Order: sequence, then structure tokens, then C-alpha cells
Amino acid sequence: MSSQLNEEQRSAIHHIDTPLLVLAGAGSGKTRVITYKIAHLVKNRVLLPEHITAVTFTNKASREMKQRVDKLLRGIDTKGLHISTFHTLGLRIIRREKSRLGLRSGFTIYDQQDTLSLIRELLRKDFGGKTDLEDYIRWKISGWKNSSLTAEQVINNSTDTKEYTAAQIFLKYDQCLRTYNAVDFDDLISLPAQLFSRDEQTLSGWQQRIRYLLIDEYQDTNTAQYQLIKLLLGDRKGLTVVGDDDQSVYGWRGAQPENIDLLLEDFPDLRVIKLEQNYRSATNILHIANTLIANNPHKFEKRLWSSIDRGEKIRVLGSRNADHEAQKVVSRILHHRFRTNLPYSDYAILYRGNHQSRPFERVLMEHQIPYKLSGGTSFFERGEVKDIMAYLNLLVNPDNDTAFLRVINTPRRGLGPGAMEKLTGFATERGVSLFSGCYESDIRDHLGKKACIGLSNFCDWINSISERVSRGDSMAAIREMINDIQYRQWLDRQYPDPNIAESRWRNIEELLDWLERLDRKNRQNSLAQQLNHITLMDILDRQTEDDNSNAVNLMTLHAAKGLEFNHVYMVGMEEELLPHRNSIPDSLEEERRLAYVGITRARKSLTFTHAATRRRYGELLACEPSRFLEELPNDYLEREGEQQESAEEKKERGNAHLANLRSILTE
DNA sequence: GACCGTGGCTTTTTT
DNA sequence: AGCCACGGTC
Repeated sequence: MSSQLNEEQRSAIHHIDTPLLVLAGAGSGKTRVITYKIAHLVKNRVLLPEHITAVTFTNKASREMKQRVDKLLRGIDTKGLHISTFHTLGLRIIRREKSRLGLRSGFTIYDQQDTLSLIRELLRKDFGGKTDLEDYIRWKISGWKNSSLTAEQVINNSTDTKEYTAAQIFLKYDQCLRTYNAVDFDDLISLPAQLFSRDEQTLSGWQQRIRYLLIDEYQDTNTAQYQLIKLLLGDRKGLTVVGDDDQSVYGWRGAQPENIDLLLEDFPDLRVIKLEQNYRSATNILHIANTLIANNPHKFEKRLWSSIDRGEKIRVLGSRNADHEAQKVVSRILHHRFRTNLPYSDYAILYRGNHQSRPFERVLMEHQIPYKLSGGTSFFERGEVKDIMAYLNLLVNPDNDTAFLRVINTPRRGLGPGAMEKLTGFATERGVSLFSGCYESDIRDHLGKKACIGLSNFCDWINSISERVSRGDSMAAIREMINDIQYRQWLDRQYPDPNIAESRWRNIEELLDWLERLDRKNRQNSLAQQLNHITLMDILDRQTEDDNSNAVNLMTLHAAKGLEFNHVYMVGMEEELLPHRNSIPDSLEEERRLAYVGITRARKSLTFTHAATRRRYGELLACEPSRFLEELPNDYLEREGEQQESAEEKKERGNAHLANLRSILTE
């Protein structure tokens, strides 16, 4: 197996005496080092599989890593080997240590939407609804948690009133989560980190369990994650991290590429290995990638080289507008495929924002070309899926007030905002959840008779279903629950268009199918565990289980990280899009890295496209080609459809300029 | 409580 | 342009 590795890769795999940092350029075999290292550790019995934990940042990456390790270790028992995302590792720790964290079994994971609605609720209670604060506060709380800070720690350190308000909400927010028996995404990292730093005994238990830790995409770690890594390692040596500071694109969610420097400071015996040979891209592609990223400042000098041939020139395609851009790209793919007969999965269309996929989806659909869409409005953000998920969460954790409020009057039970206002006040006063509040003996003194009957019917009903769930056949109980509430009929009433109602119902069936499959796969897991699992996953994770491997890949640049494709189309290469308008001028370096990530996904060919006009919020705008295109060496590029502007394009551009002027004048 | 129309907001990236 | 929340009407 080691014959397939170069010298640096081999030494990275065999080095286990001290902590190891692998600085690996794009396409230099980063994941290969981790997977081969795991295989080496297991095969040569350096460690038991159960003592090895490997961590990635996305579900996709972790699934891929699992598959590759399985392949290398075919026939060998890997029981207990843990490969997961950072957040799933956190969940694993929290599940085992829940009693030390003030959580009970059946706890719920709040996603951003849940988080936002809880913050909104708190703001409404305290400030009568200053809605302009909620985004700021959510961002602030998340930032604090990413730095592993608690509300108590930040409340006395706020520099202005706005921050102080956020800190106060933070305190209440965390108290609420504990009452609701819930944690949020950020807690999955910060709670274990905080627990380990205050409880040595628990920590040492986990150090026994995790004796070798491997981290992929290390440049994306935030402060809390680094703290967790450091605590788990202690003064031991079992750590391999692999990263590339040129591919750090998660600064906005707290990633600290400086954590690479911290390793050098914190571990004096750290070994550093650089991987500089690229095995992925044609030399032309690699060259423009190097040229672009050279415009960013660098701490670690890295020179990526490759022995693959030059390949074709890089194409730059101009187009009139987003639809025209999509037509051009799709027709290129069709022609290319006609000549080469490659599978559709060899092609990828990469863009900055999810909304950019729409025109491409339309054109691909028109041509009946199969495509696979990553990201976008997540399955679990859909209202109907949220409804049913809320019901399911309530079954395993009735104290989850956010779920309670979501479903109490959906479908209508005559328990409207008025009654809920009273119930919330009552429950807050008692310091209990809404559900428990309904069972307080004197609730009748605080709410109307009708509301009390409705609530007690509802709670009894939830209890009866949840009893059936815990007795065994959870799927049957769930289906009956959905039948009880007549959800299908509710959808029909909500959406007069039968097609829409039907498609929403299909989403519910898909959710149930998925649950059923999970249930069959992991019989020993409780419904609560399955739900936690699902919250951390995405529908993509089941799509890819299906066979649509012969499909064009559509995804954001962020989602493309860690992947590679033979033929890559980077679309929307325009100012305000890449670099994104909100990143100008402060985060240009990260935007440049994002472009770098996109370019280095390509193996054989790379095509950039940009449009002369684009609609934003229905308004026509003139667009300029991205500055990043200007930074590329012209001799490597082949420009088409942009030098000589056609009459039609001129007209279109003129229209856009007029529209711009008009909007300026009317402002 | 159901059904409609208007108006406001959206689009940065993910666990 | 499209989605959703809100308010008015029945």
C-alpha cells in the first residue's frame, strides 16, 4: 500500500512519536494521508480501532473518508473506529456526559431556525420586539460559543450597551435551552470543551477512549474546537492535523487559520511536513491557481508543482445575463459529452451563492440532463418538514418549548396566540416548560376553561403516542400520529394548488422513509438519537446514497471544498458576486481563497463565466467581470464572447445602466 | 377560522 | 422575481 505514496506522504503516515502538522496544498493527497494513516494504525496494530478518532468538517467529507478507510481495511474488524464531523464527535461526548451538563435523555438539538425563533421570543418578552437586533444577537452568541465563552464570562466584559444586551439575552437563551432540555449547534463543541476544562476526571476518561486524533481541514477550526483538541490530547503525542491555510474559507463562522501557528507554539515537539506535489490538476490550472493565491500574504511558503501535462487553456466566457450564461454552460457540457461520452458526474458547476443554481437547474431540466444539487434550501428548512420534526421532537422531549409552540395550533386546535401568551407567562413564572405547565394543578386559575381542556387533551395525546414510541414500534406510532392530526388534509387546505400540496406531502413521506431506514439500520438507537442524528445531517446525505452518480454536480464553492471534478465551470465570476459585495473590501483575501478552492477542484479543464447583466431582487443590474479574473495571467486564458460585445449585449447593458440610474434617482 | 390580496424582504458561505 | 407574513373580509 505504501508504494502508492510519495516520500513526504509516507513519513506523515509513519510519524507517530510526536504531534504532526501536515501542510498540504490543494490536490496533494491530504485525505489520502489521513485515510492511509488510519489504515496503517489499525493494520499494524499500533492501536485498537476504538482508540482512533478522525474528524472532518462536513458530512460529505466524513462519509467519503469512511468509505476510503473501509476500502483500505476490507476484511479487517474496525469496530469502534470513529470517523465523524466535529459536531457529531461533540454529540457523542454530550450524550455520554449529559448528566454533568444538566441535560436529560431525549435532549433536542436546536438548528439555526430554532435558535433564531428562541432569540426572537426572548427579545419580544424583554424588549417588546426590537427586531433589528436579532441577527446581531444570534451572531454574537454564536461567536461567544465558538470562543468557548459562557454568558457569565461575557456579561461583565461588554464594551457597549448593544453588546451588553446581547450578553443578557445570551444568559437567558442558555437558561431556556437547559429548561427545554436542548442544545444548539455551537454547544456541540463548546459544552464538551468547557466540561473538559473544568472536570479532569471526565477528561481523562475520554483520553482513555481517544488515543489518537486525526483532524482534516484543520485551518477551519475555531477557538472552541482547538481547545477541545488540546484538552483531549493533554500531554500525549497522538495527533495528526492536516490543513492548508490557502483553503481557509470559514472565517465567517469563527474559523481561525491562526490555529496553525498556535500548534507551533503549544507543541514544541511538533513535526511539520509539507506536501507540495499536486496529483490532481493539469499544469495550466495549477499555474493560474498559484498566480491568484500569490496575491494573498503567506506565513508558510508553499510551492505547488505537478508533473501532469499542461492541458487546455483556461476558458473565460462572457454572456448577456444569467439565463444566457446557463445556456452557454449547459450547451458546452452537452457538446463536450457528445465528443467524449464521459459520465455527467465528470462535470461540476460551482458558484458563490445557492440562489445562482436556479437558471442552471432550469436549463438542465429543459435538456433532461440529470443533475445533483448540493445545499440550497435545506430539506429541513421546509415548513412541513419542520412541523413534523417538531412533533417528533416533542414526543421524545416534551419540554422543548420551541417545538411545542410550533405545533400547538398546527393544525388548528383553538389554542391561538392569546392562550399561548397566558400559558407562557404562567410557565415562565413557575420556571417550567410549557408542557409541564399544563400539568400544574392550579393552571385552571390562570387560563380559560376551553384552553385548559384543549391543552390537557393535547398533552395527554402526546403522552400516549410517546408511550407507544418507547414501547417499541415507533414508526407505526409516528404514522398514526400524523394520521391523528390529519396532516395531509391540513396541507390540502393550506395549499390550494394540489400540486404544491402533493409535493409537500411527498417531503413528509420522504422524511418518514428516511426515519424508517435509519430505524432499520440502527435498531438499538432510540428515536431521540435518530432525531439528533438527522438534525446534524442533511437530505443530501441520503441523496448520495442513491444511485444518481451520473449527474452534473451543482454546488457552492464552499460545498466543493475537498472534492475534485474533471471539468469545472466556475460561474458568476463577477464583482459583487465573487468577491461577494459584503466581503468588499474587508474580506477579499478569504474571497480569493474561495476562488482558489474552486480553481483547484478542476482536474482537466476549467471554464470561468461571467454575465454582463443580472437581476437582483427582480431589478436589472450591470455587472463587471471579477477582479480575480484580472489577476490571472492572460497567456493562459482563452477569452470568448466578451471582447466584441454584440449589438444585443450592448442594448442589454444599456438597459441595465438606465435601470441603475433610475434607481439612483428615485432613492 | 378560512380565504384572499398586498407589501416587504430576500441572497453569502454550513454544522 | 418569488416567498412569506400580515391584515382584511366573509
